[in-house]
Amino acid sequence: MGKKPLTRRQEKAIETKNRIYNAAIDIMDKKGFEKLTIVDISKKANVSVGALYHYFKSKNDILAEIFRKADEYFSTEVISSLNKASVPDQIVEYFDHYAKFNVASGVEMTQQLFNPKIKFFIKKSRPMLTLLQDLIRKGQEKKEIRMDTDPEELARFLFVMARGIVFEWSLHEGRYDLEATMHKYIGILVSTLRS
Amino acid sequence: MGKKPLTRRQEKAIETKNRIYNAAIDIMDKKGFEKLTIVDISKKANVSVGALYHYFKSKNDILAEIFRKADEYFSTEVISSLNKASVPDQIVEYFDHYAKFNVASGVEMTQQLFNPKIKFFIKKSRPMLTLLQDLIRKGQEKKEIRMDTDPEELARFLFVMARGIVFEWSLHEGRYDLEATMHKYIGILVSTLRS
Amino acid sequence: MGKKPLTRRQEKAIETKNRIYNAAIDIMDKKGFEKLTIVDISKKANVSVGALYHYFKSKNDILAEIFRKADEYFSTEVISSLNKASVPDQIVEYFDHYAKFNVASGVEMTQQLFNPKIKFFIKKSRPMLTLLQDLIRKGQEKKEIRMDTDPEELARFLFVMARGIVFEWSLHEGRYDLEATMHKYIGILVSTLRS
Amino acid sequence: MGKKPLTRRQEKAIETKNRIYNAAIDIMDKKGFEKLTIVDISKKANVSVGALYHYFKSKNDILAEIFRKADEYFSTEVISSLNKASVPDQIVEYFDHYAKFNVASGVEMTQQLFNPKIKFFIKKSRPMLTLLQDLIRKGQEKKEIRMDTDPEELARFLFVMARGIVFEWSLHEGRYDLEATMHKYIGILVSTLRS
DNA sequence: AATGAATGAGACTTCATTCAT
DNA sequence: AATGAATGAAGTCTCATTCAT
Repeated sequence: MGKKPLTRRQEKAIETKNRIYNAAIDIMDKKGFEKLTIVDISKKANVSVGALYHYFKSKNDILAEIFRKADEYFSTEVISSLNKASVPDQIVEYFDHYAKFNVASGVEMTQQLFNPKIKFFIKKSRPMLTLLQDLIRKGQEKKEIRMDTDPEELARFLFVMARGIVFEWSLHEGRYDLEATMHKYIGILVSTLRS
Repeated sequence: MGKKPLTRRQEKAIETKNRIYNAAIDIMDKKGFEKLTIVDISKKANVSVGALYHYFKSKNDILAEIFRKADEYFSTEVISSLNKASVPDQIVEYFDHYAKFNVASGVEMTQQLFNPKIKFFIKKSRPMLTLLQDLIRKGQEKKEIRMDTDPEELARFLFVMARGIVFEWSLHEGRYDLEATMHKYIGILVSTLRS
Repeated sequence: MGKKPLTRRQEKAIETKNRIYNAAIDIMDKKGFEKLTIVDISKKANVSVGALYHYFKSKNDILAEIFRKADEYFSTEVISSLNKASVPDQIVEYFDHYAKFNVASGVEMTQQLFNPKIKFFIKKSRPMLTLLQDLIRKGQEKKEIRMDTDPEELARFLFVMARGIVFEWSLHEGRYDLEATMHKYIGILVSTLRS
Repeated sequence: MGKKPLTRRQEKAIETKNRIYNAAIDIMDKKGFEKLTIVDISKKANVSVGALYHYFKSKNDILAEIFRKADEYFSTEVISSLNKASVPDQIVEYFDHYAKFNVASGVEMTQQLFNPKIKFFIKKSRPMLTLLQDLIRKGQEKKEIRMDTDPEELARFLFVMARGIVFEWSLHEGRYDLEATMHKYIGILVSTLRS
């Protein structure tokens, strides 16, 4: 789209920023949010502390980037892979993805989403929520979903439940199969919604 | 039962311990778990740091006490106040109490329960869970609840959902009516369970 | 000797003081000098902190008592049990007792004797040293010990060596047989001294 | 061998580390091991506490460095200066160095070596001990030392004695001539060993 | 663009000692 | 004579951030 090609220097800068980012992800996943320190990140990324502050203006800035990317990844991923015929089935499928995404993110990472400190970053659920609302609206139009509640509320209801399920799982340190549990519980919930 | 009355000194000691405890609650509620420090607690309680350690083995010990008391309060409160005739209605009532309890605890306090660092203390939900299981079992015996799932799993399911609801509420800083939302959502879920 | 019999109160006081003393010994032996705290001592002795300070005016006061008693015990013990015929053999025997005494005191207790902080208490070796000097003097009179060095210096020499041996042993946490090693090493040294 | 010259920054960093190290030595020497605190060290070195932890992992790490350097110094020093013809004389010479080394280190510093807390660091004597063993072995080969005991045991024996001598000296606050005493006492001991 | 030395406030915890009861 | 609640200074260590080079 007419973007100028990057100079070698710019490329290297981006690569450095990514290296920092990945190091942060890695540490957070392995040692948890509380243990995530600037010095550790820079060591792992093979970058000086100063350089790190060159790319991110604060520790929070790194975290924000992490959540932003995670969200982006999830949205694009799911949108392109709902295959089932009926909308209720697609909803279940949607949450299958949601579970899979959390498993892939790792328990530690997931736990962070339940950290009140992180609240700030949870604008994140917005696009995911919208997506689900659209799905429900379509289901109501096709008369596959009951119509006594509006899509916004139903979507929120489902999401709230899903988050409860994930929280429970993270509490148990991911020792059981989140995807199976999610599938089952959401299945029950969705059955309530059929018209 | 023949207990000796406390000396004035003993009374004062208990009062001091309570003062420390209340100071901790207060700070946690106002500034959140992460900001809860030993020095702040002792200042607020008007005691020396040493006194604090005289009464509590460690910072964690204070937290454990907080959660223990909260749990105790909730359990006794609820047990004595389920009035509805049918078990499904009692279950809804049970979660009405759960919502009310969280509202009473305050948003901040509630948020703390979703802090992964607190995981350790969430043995706490155990008695509450047991209580719910007993309720469901009774409902199955009375044929008011469907029998294709065992009480343990049903209880867990409901609890997971309730926690999701509370988390959502805490995320929104308690700006809407938790009790109403809880009542409605749990109502939907319980309707799934009737036989 | 005309001493008045103790009143029951005085007896109890002495017994309490001993209980404190024994508790201190016990803790020092099990957990080491650094871990010896006033609160622990009072707990173990079943006495209040205040009472402890009634009997001893400071923590150091307790320590001084410990070393004083140890010294007293050793002196009287050894004096009455040197049985060998020749003086060189008696010297070896003397250090057998010294070794046995240290073993009985426990490694931890023994290590304390090498703590610079304790220096103050090491007036303790005085009577033990005198005893040894007397022994050597007797040996020189009986022409069993060479006479080119005076008793004071010889005694000091032997004592220095013995202390080295004990230190080595305490360094190794008492994992080998101090009595055997002492016997052997002192034997070698004493052989140097025979005339 | 082609090492790059240090930048001014690197030089300054090394100087800072040395300043911390020297401050620690100094305090230890003047006030003793027990009084050696992190805050005092940083004040004396004119650096922040943080800087201290930038260069040393922990307080123990500083101590370890002190003992390591002392050991290193002693080993290299002695190795290159044993001039006597006969091995027994070289052994005496060896301990002359040992005495001189302790005198140079200062009484306080030396006392620390007898602190049980330091035990951990007394792997330190290892190379010194090995050196002595080699010496004795050579003496046995040359038939200058008696062969009824193995070098390891003889070396240990001598060392134990030497340590006793040093301890005695440190107890007396270095008020007499350690080098003379060591020379004399070790002389006596070595005479026992000649074949 | 990059380094990493340096800061320093602030966290938790320990413990000998005092003193009102 | 006895209690034990209360003190508070002192200790070690952590870590986000800054800035001279």
